[in-house]
Order: sequence, then C-alpha cells, then structure tokens
Amino acid sequence: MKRASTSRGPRPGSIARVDGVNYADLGQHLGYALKRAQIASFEAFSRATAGEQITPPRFTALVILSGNPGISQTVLGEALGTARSGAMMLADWLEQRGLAERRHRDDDGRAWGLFLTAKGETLLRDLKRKVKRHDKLFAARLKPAEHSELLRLLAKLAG
Amino acid sequence: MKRASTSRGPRPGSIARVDGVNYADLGQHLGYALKRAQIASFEAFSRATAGEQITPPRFTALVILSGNPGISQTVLGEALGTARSGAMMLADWLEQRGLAERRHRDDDGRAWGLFLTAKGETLLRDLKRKVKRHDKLFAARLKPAEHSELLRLLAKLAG
DNA sequence: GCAAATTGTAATGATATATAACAATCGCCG
DNA sequence: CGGCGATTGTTATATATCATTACAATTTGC
Repeated sequence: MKRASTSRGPRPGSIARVDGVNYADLGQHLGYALKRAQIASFEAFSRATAGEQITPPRFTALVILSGNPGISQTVLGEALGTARSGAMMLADWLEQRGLAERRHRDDDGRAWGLFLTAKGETLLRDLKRKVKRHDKLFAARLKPAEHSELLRLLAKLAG
Repeated sequence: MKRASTSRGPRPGSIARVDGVNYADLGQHLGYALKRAQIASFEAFSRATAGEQITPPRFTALVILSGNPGISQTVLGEALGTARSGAMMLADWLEQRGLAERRHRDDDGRAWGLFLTAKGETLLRDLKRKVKRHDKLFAARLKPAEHSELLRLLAKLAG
C-alpha cells in the first residue's frame, strides 16, 4: 500500500524538534531518548527498504526463519513477542509473496514448519546488506567506537 | 480500559529471548537493539505509572504543556510528531480529566491556547518523580557513567 | 482410551493514528 | 475595503497493527 508521503510537514511520528518549543528535561528520560532514536532508526530502515513492503517485524521474521528452519509458528510468535495470531499473519504474508513456505511436520500432525524459500533467502541477503549500509550511514553521527558502545549498552539495558 | 493482563506467556510485545532460538546477528542491528531496549523501558514506565492511565505520549504532552503554556494544538502536534488530529484527541483527553484547559486567544480567533491546570501540574510533578525513580531502577544494570553515556549517544543519534 | 493441553486457524474487537473534508478565521494583495 | 489562499480546530473515516476469543484437529499424559 506504500505510505502516501503527500504530507507537507515533518513525517508523522518523527517527533521533530520544533523551534521555539521548550522540551524541558525530556531528554533526560530514557524512554523519550530511546523513542526518538528508534524513530530516527526506523526512518533509516524505511529508506533502506524503500520499494519493498518490509517492516521491522517482517525483517526480524525473515532473519529468525533463516536461522531456525522449520520453526513452528508458535515459537516464532514468542520470539517476535507477538501472539500466535500475529505470527500467523506474518507467515501468511511471507507465504503469499513466496518468501516462505509451510511444510508438514512428521513428528506433529498439528504443527507446520516454516522455511524460507530460495527467494526469501535471496531477499534477506539483499535486505541485510541494505539495512546494514543504512544503519552505518544513519549512525555516522557516532564514531565507530561509540556505535559499538551504544549497541553494548542497549543490549545490557534490554537484559 | 486498563490492559487485561490475563495472558499467560510473555507480555505481548516483549520480544522475549526464547531458549533454543537462533537470533543470528539481529543484535548487531541498531533498530532491533533500540526496539528491545525501548520495550524494556516502556515496561518500566508502565510500572511507574500503574493505576493512572498515562501513556508515554500523554506524559510527553504534559511536559511540553508545562514548559510551553498557551501552546497551540498544531504546534503541540508537531512537537509530538503526530498529526493535528492526534494532538486534538490528546488535548481532549487531558481536558476531560481536568489536567489541562483550552483558553481563547486574543491574537487569533481560530486558535486556542493550551494550559495545564493546577491539577495537571501536580500530577506532572508526581509523575516525573515516579518516572525518574523507575528509570533509575530500570537502568540499574548500567553504571551511572554508562547511563549518562547512553543518553548522550541516543541524543547524538537522534540528531 | 480419555481428558487436558497444544497447534494452527479464523473471526472479532480494541487501539492508535493518519487522512480527508469542512467551517471559522486570519493575512495578504490588489 | 474585498476577496482569496492559508491556517486552526474539529469531525468523520479509513487503515494498520495486534490482542482476544473460540474452535477443530492432534498430541500427550494418565
């Protein structure tokens, strides 16, 4: 459906810094700082994946499928932090575009295993490259040491 | 409406690390790391504001209103990164609980100025204290120096 | 075998938020 | 002064995401 982008002002959700507005000590709040950074990162992601209809959850699903061939939809949902039904819709979406497929499982008649197709693998490789490049571009404001330090701190924070 | 919280497994959206799942190099992606950290932070925020129906955008709106008395709804929307209609609903919500009020503007017959009420100021003071305390608690995994370094890097990243 | 739990699925609902349309008002420019 | 475009607040509508609930098929444990 492609985002319209006909809007004039700052892109929705961008939390732009507006001139003349006093933001008080908002920057001291971890949550606010994280949100702002995440939005900036999301914009970089969008630029990287322009054209394709890839969202962060879809990208994550591709990565996890690639690293865990035959994973069940329930486990995929847990890994993504969504309800089973959410994993379902993701799987449907991937399947419809021929990026993944469901295969019957021998050991369990209820469950289906999810597998990336060759097309899915190819797309993922391409996406990873683009995302990494844009990540680097986007994080160019940081020195390399700062970049890795940030990743370390975020991981530590997320526990 | 208060979240149901009847769910059994990991809280939706938590992106829990699931045993036996291979996450590949997901942790190297800034966007993923940010999201995970933000979710953890959001949970801390929810704990801090349990009882009240305060969401991060509402909290941000309170802070901005406090620092910018008489701000217009359009500017508030820009500062929050939402469409005007979103700022509208936020203002409605705040007004309904007596936390803010709209006052006519002398200089512009179309625009309304937004002001925190005394009740709003009081609530904000209380919230700030709680949020700050939980932020610290939540960020306890980081050393104080790391905490401030993280804030600095995030701000630098968000530009 | 049979009850309970699990899996995938479908239908529904909630929520947040963007988009579009509209009236009132302002500001500019002739 | 008059009119036209832009802006503000507002409302209604659409959309996207995601949880919740219910259900059939199947597995597992007793």
